[in-house]
Amino acid sequence: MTIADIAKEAGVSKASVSRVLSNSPKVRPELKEKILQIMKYHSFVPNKLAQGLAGSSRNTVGIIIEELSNFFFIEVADGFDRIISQAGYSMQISSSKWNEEKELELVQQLISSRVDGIILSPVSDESESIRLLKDCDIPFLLINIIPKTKGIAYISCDNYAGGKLAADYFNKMNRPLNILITGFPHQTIDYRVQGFREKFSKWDSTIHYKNINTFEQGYEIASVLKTRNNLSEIKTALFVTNDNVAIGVIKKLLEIGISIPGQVSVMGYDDIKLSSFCRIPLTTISQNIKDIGIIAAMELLEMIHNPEKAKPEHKIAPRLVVRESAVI
Amino acid sequence: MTIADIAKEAGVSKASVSRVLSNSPKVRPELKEKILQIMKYHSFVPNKLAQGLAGSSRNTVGIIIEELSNFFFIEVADGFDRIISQAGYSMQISSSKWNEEKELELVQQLISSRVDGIILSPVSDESESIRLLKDCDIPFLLINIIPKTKGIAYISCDNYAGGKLAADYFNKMNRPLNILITGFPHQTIDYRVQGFREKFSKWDSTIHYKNINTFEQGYEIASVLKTRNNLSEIKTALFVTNDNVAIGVIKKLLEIGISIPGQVSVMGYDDIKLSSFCRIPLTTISQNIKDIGIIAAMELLEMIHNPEKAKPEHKIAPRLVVRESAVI
DNA sequence: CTGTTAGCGCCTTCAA
DNA sequence: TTGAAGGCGCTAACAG
Repeated sequence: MTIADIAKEAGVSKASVSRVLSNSPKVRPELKEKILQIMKYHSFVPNKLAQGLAGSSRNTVGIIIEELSNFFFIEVADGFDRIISQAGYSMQISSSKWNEEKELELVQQLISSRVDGIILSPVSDESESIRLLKDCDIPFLLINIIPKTKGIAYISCDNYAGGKLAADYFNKMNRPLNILITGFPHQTIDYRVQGFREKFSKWDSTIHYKNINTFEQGYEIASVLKTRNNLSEIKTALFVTNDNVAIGVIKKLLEIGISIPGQVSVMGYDDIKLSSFCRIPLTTISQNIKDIGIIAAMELLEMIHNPEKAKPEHKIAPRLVVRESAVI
Repeated sequence: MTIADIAKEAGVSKASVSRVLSNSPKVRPELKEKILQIMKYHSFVPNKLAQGLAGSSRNTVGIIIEELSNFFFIEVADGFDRIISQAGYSMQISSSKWNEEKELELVQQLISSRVDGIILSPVSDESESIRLLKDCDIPFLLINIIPKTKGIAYISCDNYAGGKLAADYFNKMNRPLNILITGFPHQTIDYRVQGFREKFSKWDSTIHYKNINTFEQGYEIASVLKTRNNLSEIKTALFVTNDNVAIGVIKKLLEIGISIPGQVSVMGYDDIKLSSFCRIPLTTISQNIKDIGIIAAMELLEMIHNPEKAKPEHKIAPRLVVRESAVI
């Protein structure tokens, strides 16, 4: 069933049908009514592909995140969706799974699907997908990263400052053993570590575990930590640069009888919702996640409606949130 | 940049270019190589809309869930994505926000975008969107619901049995005050309540709060409960038919000084990952969430490749999981 | 206000 | 193996 069919049935031309689809004012009300009737009768749905191909807006924006099962991204997406759908757009999410090729593929897909805008949380601060995005003229905005090249819209936490915030706190806690746990190599992590390193007085003796990416991996590393670093004997402070992982670590630590924050104190990063109501509420560096989604949505809408404006750049200040998992 | 452009540059016809795009064997290897080179040089990406319009598969499936910020759906989607992307498909998620009109709109969008398959977690067990789906010939599968009409593929927990499981446990706990908290009107909830009612000996005196849908609303209702039902004096058992909400309730209850499970015991439903590592690990009815996503993915793939087969119907048995929030 | 005519970018017979 | 031509369903001028 196409507009041709319903045009024939209404005894008019395809153009008129197309006009009522796009809600054009120049079509006689009664005719419009009749066409609407017929469309409803057949429960006709216009083909989005054809509409898109023929040049009209699809009223759709795409968002690519790095993983689904990380509450950080979900919260961002949720805040984003709230705004964007109020504005009459629909959003489609997909996940790159921290894989640059997959990311590129998804970006290509969105571009070639002619979405009206794209939000990308990139694996790297400089990549083929970002280059592609720059070359096509679809409005896009990067989140959770500061791009290498200039003139690209982004919104990111000031992770360098966040790392320093954490270091200050570690200096005050002043524990004999200090451990840093980081995840996938990513710009956000690099900055956090850099800020932390510069400000933390015991950096030289700090032990660093890398590539702990997921909640599950956090859960697993905890027992390794215990035996390898003798956690049950030495008072320790843990900086886990991602709440999701931190919560996994804490879970296991509790299960194997390590007290928190007494024996081991844990600081996270992100301040996902969960952090406030998990087993041991998490002391963490907050980056106002919901705001990121909301700001991203507003800026993207602005860019869609007003493509010539300068690309917005947001660097959001982090904030220390002290809860139970690490106290002074 | 279109296939016409690159055809011209290669000195061949569009047809040949199209053939290399679809990896057709009948194109001279060296020619193919040359075309590939040129495509790569211009980082050419074929237009998905046009491809779809012209009839080829998009290798995309859509999944519509009811809300983003509910871990249940995210876990399902994550399991689903894992399988589907291994099979070379990409997935796009969107959220109906418990709104039937929005759901219909999203379904129409997916249909008219010619996706290869659709997963829908419907707001209602009988709706315009389901009807639409039946009428078009795109493979689809419903999750988290048992459709009213027959011949529709679905995968759902046996919520009736789940409700009875909860009731058994409540009978054993035998508390003087019993409260039931449910969310949006939804078939899953109806069945859970029905099973619970039939088996619970104190159903008649059970107090029922409805329309508590989100984590936040659970958090808010908790203080109401305390004052209105005198929670701090009377030993109470709470059946919250959704873990997400239960966790919100527990959070607030703890904050206002109610001990769990001593004073108030709480039973949830779903067994989202979070339930095992939240403040007070949740006693709940488990429905093997990840499996739902995985089975859904496998069945959908099967339906895509083999459309004539009978529609699969999965009713997953629930399981009681006793943790700390409610003990006997 | 309404119909006609071209495309949008790609795939797919059908001939060559 | 390759090319030419038509069409997928819709929109967008351009005439009337």
